[in-house]
Amino acid sequence: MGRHSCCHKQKLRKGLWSPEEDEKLLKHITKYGHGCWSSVPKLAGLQRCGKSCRLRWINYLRPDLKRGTFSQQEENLIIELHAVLGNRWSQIAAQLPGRTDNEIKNLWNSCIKKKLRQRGIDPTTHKPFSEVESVEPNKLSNSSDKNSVLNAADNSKQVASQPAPMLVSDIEKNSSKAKEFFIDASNACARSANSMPCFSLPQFQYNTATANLQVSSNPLFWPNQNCKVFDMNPELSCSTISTVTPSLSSTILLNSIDLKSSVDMASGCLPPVCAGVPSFPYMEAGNPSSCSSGSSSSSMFDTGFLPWPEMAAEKDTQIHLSDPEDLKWSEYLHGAFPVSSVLNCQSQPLYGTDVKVESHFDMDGLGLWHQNQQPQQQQPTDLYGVMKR
DNA sequence: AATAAAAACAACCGCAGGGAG
DNA sequence: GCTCCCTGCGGTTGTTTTTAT
Repeated sequence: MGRHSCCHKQKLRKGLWSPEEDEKLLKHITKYGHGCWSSVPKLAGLQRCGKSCRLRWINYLRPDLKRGTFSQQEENLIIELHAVLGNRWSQIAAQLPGRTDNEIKNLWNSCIKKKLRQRGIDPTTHKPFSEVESVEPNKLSNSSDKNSVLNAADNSKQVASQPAPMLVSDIEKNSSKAKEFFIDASNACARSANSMPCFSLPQFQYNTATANLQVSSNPLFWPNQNCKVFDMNPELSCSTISTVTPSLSSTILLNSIDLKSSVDMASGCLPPVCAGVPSFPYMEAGNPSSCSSGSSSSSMFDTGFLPWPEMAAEKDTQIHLSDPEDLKWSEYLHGAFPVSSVLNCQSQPLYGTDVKVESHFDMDGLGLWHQNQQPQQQQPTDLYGVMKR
């Protein structure tokens, strides 16, 4: 401590930005780009430090920011990614187009954390509190955590019949290499420009004989803000895919994983297995069929594995973009193609609490198209199992 | 309508890492 | 190898808005 901030040293303005300052910064960067941030305030005529300008641009002025409340899919994705990446907000943000790390961090700290706690899930470990407590009973030091546990205990009475969700951390806890691999892969992906964000909902076949998860059809897209679409040829062998993708078993990220080889690659830690079928994080609670596996090859959708059961319901009407390049990045930037639209099949939650209703179907084309693909739209529910208002 | 509490949002701060000299 | 500068990240705090009483 004892160190002055740059703003203090230079007697620069601090605090909230005025519209005039915003305008100056916006004009300057639009015209010249930011170049060296430290020189931006001077050139733009601002009494701010470069750091402050950078932050303002990234978090507020950037034209490609999405703004507005987070969709349920975005929240789900954040939780999934957090389970794998931890507090690496920038990397989580990289998977959410138009969202900033700051925004996601705020959402996590102010909202998601609380929801998880109310549901009896430790937001740090993504495990049920009962499990965390038994391992580390002294960790809950502050009163809010203790209250959370108490609340969670109440809530748990209501959902006692539901098994605890399987968690990414269960599978990944010893897979630091896998995490690193994922990070590298996603970073590499992010470097690829001129692309559009998209997700697809490929079908999976899990072969219990070979312990391989296989893609039965459809191109696969790796989700990333700047990512060139991973247009994976269905004929591409899963083992090939696994060299590109990490050992992730997240519902999103498992898209193209050869489970066996990727697990081997990571650390040799095998995912939990339920009656021959590996359990995936946040699998639908209370669905006994998800643990039954009579045949040697069963669709994950059939078993109700994925946390977004609508995917299962729609397994034959998956999003299929015959030519993803038809949708321009610029259209996305102008709000025409928010990723949540693609994902906006109403998700059924893993946990369960009220959330705000939000519609991201502000586009005419794909949104309507996608709606048409969902003839039996269900009442939306969130990750936490409560119907949206 | 006034006030307090909670939630959401915005910004700051310190540190770490990388590149240049 | 050292120092300086710049950038980016994550934790934290401050401010504003919303909700409850």
